[in-house]
Amino acid sequence: MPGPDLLDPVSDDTPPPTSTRSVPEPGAPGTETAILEAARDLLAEGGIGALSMRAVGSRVGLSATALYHYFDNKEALVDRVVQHGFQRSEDYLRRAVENLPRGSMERVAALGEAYIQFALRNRQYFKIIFAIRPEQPRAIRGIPGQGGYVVLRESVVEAMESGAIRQADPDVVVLFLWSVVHGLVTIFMACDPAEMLDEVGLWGGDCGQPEATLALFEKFRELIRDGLAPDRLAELEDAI
Amino acid sequence: MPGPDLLDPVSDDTPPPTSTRSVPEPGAPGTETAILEAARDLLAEGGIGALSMRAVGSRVGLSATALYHYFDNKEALVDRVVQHGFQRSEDYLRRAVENLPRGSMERVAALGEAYIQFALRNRQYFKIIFAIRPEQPRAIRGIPGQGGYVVLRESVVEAMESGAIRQADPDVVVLFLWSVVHGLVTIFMACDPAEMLDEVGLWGGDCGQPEATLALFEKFRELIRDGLAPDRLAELEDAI
DNA sequence: GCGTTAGGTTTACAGTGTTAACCTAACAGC
DNA sequence: GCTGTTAGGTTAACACTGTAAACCTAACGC
Repeated sequence: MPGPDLLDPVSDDTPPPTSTRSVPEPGAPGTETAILEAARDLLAEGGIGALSMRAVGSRVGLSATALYHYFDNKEALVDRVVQHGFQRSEDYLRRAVENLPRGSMERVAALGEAYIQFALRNRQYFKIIFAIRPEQPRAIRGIPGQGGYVVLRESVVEAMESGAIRQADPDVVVLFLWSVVHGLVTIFMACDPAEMLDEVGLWGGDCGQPEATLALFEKFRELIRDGLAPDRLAELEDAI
Repeated sequence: MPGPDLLDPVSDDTPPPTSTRSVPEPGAPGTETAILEAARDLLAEGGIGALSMRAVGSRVGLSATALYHYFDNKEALVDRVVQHGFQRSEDYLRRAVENLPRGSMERVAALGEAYIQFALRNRQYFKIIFAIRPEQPRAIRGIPGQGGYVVLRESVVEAMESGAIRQADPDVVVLFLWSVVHGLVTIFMACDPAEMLDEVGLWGGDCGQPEATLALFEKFRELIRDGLAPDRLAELEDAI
């Protein structure tokens, strides 16, 4: 848990101590966004459990039922918060690679690392985005930019064109890479990583969870690049 | 959503219509397991939202507060259900590969496929196992067998020994493979796969989500085996 | 002036997990 | 045999939750 990160333009889990907002006059134009911001802050501060209609209302200076004039129900409000989280993650990824050469494998890898970092630094956002919904899964379409999908896809296509990664269906590759980093992060959010990593030998005493997760991802990069098949290329070169 | 699957020894989401269990006499020896079974059934039938203390109590013929004589709180009860889910998933994986040759890549791949199938067929179990917890992540240690981890690890080690997959830290490889399938499944549980897969071209009209997810995994297998790096081996052979 | 509407309020309902107080039958010790 | 003690129950109650219903009020169009 390092101090304030200068490289991190968007950091949510410990937001600045937001003074209790309030919408003074009835029908003020910014009421809806004030509600959304209050919900956002409550989420970041206390997690999903802290996001209740009454809490949001009281923080914004309204009764809980007044919120129903702006949102159909709690789910609709949460959906908007999630939508914001998607946008935020997309921004995060975009900034993480803006100075990296297009078409490089390095850029693709940096996106993976940024995804992990976003998830670990904005845990509450990440959790609510991928929270288990009671019924239907959340629809992605309609979300502006569809999160980091397009960002990653762009970099993958460029890397294919430049020959940095092999020719394949870009969407399959994107989903593959997304699965790897998403799976890594969600596994470690569900199960105590210390317990797993001291077996792996990566949990060297006093290194925190973010470091360990990133270190593991570093090891994954090799596998992603070269695959699991035996290294026949090295064999062939040795034979020559 | 195919009919009853003969190959599927454990299927949870649509359990047989369980008659309302009850623990007749006070202090009956099976009360605790009756509670756990009731909780299990409620979870499978109606998801996490259906699992309330009062519902469990009434199904088992007790008041909600009586459950507190067997479990400290709801979380403790859920933990036991989760523990059972872990065991169940381990059994599922074990059976899925019991007839497959040890040391083969095929066996490792079958474990991935089985993981996906378990998740899709036992959605409620899978969801509650990896549900976002408010505070600390769930500890894995103490769970007998630690889920499928040891099963997969065993197969990976054997595949390394037989030369089917390259030499590497087995725990890193296991976490990598686990991440891939776990990420794939959780992404598709959170986001509507139809929306993503019609872009990918895998969502061909009337094929269901399980089929599409497995089809995508099939495509992943290639990447897992050969990696993303350009196929220099083919180049080399072509050059010769 | 009057109806309509947006944006509020308070009240209330049906849930939730959980605690406190109480009851009851079984068992151990003297 | 009487007396704790304890395990396993009960009901009532508390503090929450999302949300619906009824009501109020100021602004606006006609």
